[in-house]
Amino acid sequence: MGRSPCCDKVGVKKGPWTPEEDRKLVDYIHNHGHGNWKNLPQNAGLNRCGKSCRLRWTNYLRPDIKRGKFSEDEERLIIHLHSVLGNKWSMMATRLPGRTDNEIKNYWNTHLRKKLLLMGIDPVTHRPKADLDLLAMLPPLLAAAQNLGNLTAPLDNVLRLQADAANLARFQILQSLIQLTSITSPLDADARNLLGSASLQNYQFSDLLQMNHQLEGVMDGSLGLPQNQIPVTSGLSGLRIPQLSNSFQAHPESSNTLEGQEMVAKFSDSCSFTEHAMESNGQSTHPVFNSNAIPTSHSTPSLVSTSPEHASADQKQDPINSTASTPFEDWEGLNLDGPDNDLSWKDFLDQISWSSAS
DNA sequence: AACTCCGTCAACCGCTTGTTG
DNA sequence: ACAACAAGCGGTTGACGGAGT
Repeated sequence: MGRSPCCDKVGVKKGPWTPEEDRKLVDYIHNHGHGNWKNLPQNAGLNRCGKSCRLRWTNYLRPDIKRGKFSEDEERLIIHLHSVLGNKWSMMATRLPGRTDNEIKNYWNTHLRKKLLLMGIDPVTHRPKADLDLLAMLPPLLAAAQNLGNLTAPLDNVLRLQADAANLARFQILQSLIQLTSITSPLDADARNLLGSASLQNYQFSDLLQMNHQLEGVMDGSLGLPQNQIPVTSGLSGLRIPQLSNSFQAHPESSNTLEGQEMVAKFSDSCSFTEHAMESNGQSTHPVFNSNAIPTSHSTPSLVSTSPEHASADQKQDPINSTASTPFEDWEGLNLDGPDNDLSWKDFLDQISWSSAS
């Protein structure tokens, strides 16, 4: 260490490259190859340091560089690669022909990171942000939503707002319930670490269920309208979150305990949207816990495979080419869609991600 | 028209890694 | 084993242009 920088020479030009400089660099490399970058500027007649020349060539002048807007496939691939590799831009660039590490890095920081944030996904962990501190705001929000009915705003607008707000809140609660239940097993220290939210411990299952019931009030009763008359005006309003008893990803160990079984059964019973879907499937509205149907995952699935340090054993074997290679695949696996849904789970994710974020 | 704010992206900086003598 | 060097890498900066006021 302690090596002096290569560009400390006084009088070496910095800043944007001129077309003339570009031409000199391209001509030289075409004729001689770049060879030793340190000697290149002198040989090519450029008043630049070798490092600057190398960067200009690799990030801009190289003939195989694909410029222009990133395609949706490229976006998805970058998100997946980032979930697996983290900020290894150069490794990501090897998977995206024609794209440079610098370009991918910039695109991530200026577009994709924000997109994920807008979707409520933590761009570092690639997990949904179960912001339980926000849940603390739900009771006053619910009260405010109910008070909306007293305002003079057009009824239809009020209903839309209430429906959207309630569905959004319900989604948040569902997510939190899944996480809460998933860490009930004392064996699952990993899940606790992954969740890493101190405030989570402060929330009781019953608190969340109570909030869901309150939401039902907003959805169904606050304005004296049956639920099927609440206007469905947006993607969120159309969302149902059914079929939890079949697809709810409880922990295998906890499912073998009375506590685990009771919790899942209680959860299913308590959620009206669960009953809604089960009826449509011809199943009992009071589900019997079926240990044969216990799914496998034991924490809230990540929208893409997890960060390197969180990767599963399978993913560690071949994380980049893992079959769980598309964003949302794990969540899609939850099969939260029901046959009578206005909007499928996948549609919902697509809608809030690729359209609203852009 | 003038100014400010903000997003984008090329380029730079400094650290790490790999190679060579 | 060590030092010196080149190349690679990722975080950050700053110029630029467009949008908003």
